[in-house]
Amino acid sequence: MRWSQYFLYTSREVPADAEVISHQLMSRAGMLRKHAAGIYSFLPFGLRSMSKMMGIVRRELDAVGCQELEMPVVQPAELWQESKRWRKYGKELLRVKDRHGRDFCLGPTHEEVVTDLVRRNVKSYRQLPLNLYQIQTKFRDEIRPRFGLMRGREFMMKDAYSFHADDTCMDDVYQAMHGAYSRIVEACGLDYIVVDADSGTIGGSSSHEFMVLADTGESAVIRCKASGYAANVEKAVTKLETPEAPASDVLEEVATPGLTTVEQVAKHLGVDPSQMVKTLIYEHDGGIVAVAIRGDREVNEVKLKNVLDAEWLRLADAEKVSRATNAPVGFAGPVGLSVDRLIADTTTQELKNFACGANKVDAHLTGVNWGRDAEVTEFADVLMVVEGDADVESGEPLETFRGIEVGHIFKLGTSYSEAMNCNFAAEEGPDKPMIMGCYGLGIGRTVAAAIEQNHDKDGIIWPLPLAPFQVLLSALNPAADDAVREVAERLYGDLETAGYEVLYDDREMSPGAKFKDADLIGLPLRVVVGSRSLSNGGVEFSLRRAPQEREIVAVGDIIERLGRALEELS
RNA sequence: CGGGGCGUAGCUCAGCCUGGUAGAGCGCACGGUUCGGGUCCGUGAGGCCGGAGGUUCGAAUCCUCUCGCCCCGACCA
Repeated sequence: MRWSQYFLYTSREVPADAEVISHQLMSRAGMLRKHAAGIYSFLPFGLRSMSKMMGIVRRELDAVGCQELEMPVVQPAELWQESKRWRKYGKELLRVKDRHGRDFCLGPTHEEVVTDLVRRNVKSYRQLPLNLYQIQTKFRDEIRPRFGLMRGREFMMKDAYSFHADDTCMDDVYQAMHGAYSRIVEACGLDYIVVDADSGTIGGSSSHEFMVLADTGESAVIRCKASGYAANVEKAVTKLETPEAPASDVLEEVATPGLTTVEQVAKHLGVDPSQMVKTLIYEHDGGIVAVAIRGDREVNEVKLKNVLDAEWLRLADAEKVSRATNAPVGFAGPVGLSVDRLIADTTTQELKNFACGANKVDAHLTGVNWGRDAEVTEFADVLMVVEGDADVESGEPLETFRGIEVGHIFKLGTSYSEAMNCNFAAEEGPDKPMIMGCYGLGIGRTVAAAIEQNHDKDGIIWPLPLAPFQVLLSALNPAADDAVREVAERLYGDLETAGYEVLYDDREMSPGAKFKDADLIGLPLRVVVGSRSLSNGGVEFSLRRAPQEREIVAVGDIIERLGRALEELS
């Protein structure tokens, strides 16, 4: 491709709305343009790396037996009503009506459609397993799109869905997909970890996220080096030491005028916050619920939502709190509450003689004990794990990292197949619902993550597999220097003929500007033709990742030299 | 949706406080100059100052309302 004719316009200015480095560089390097919040065009240069990414995905998925298909972006409401997600998915599902007033949505994911496809044609265990995937634009009306491609509303995703006759088969395919995902992420040259994850609105029993480590990542990841345990913070577990119990087991009310925070009350009572139980009042689609948790700890609302099997969850407003506790916000406690359920975190189960709010203004209780003083509906793990907590297995302190979630795989079980009657004739006995798995991977997000991990102050440093072109051929002052122009033109033809992906910078610009652009767009291999290089006996060759190490290579040897460099980079 | 911020040339921004002929740099076009790390000089095109109301002799500037965008939180590939 001749740059002088190419739709590739770089910029030295950082767009005002680009916060993260990948977004800044992709914008400056002319890969994409924004049209609205979370909605982008991919320009030719950017699309090339997306295509590379898609190629890697296809290669690895096809290798583990997946079959590609293409499902509709616009999906009928009926399917979503059948799975009950028309109601459950919430506002993220962009709903539209056609001219007849029929309801449709823009597909954020395709469990319903693929299940509908499979149930029509697959009737027997003999036809299973099956693993279908597509690479397609998804639309999710995110509350807050941000960080360029990291969280778009319209975005390119690879989504795969597997169907099985039994759990063993499900597990095998899950492992195969785990392997394929690992190879994909590795092929992109990314530093990543796989973590236990919450399965969110997609549902299901087990799931793992592929996290690319990056400070700009939106997800917090917990990891233990010793045991190899790794989990999304939403899912992470720990084991806490139970603090020593205060001596008195007498239930007493203590005046705490004006003291509403745990720290204030603990200080006043002369106990540690960990010896207190704080009580938070939540409301959700199933009613009002109180959550008791150790005073020094925070509630993990994702865990809580799962325990409650809630569609939505939020802290109750002041009015609901005072109705539940008969007191203003700040004095809630587990004793004598009027709520639908009282969930206590498991780390409070062993607490004895603890202190807590009295459900009365300016008062707290001491010497409180479960059973005698308060009935808990259920003890459950709703604890937010923090850095330094002990790993359950090794006891070593857990570390936290920031990560970009580029892929997420789920064991779905039979929730969709049951809701949508996707059954098969088993080898023996009655028909059964198929067991399903699903596997998502963000194409644009992975490309963005690759840039987050591979850049320097001058621009992108493309990992070879994702590079829009392999080689940048740059002619310095081609209009003024006939020899330069002739060599560069001939070389461009030769490289194309030899099968290299070449971007030929034949623009009439000053050499300095060309070098700046070359660094910015970050193609792995660079060949510079200039009067100086020619007088030194050839053209100049260098790698983007090591810009200082330039070699002069005879024109006749450059193809061989490029071939060797490609070998080394692969 | 809650909290914060911003909308002025294609891009990055000044001007607004204190109302009075709409600016700079980059980019673009043309001419010259330079030619291995964003050369330099000159000329030029390019604006409904996000939109709508209001105050005023007069509004980019003050007031009200709207729309859009960005950041922090709840959602997720």
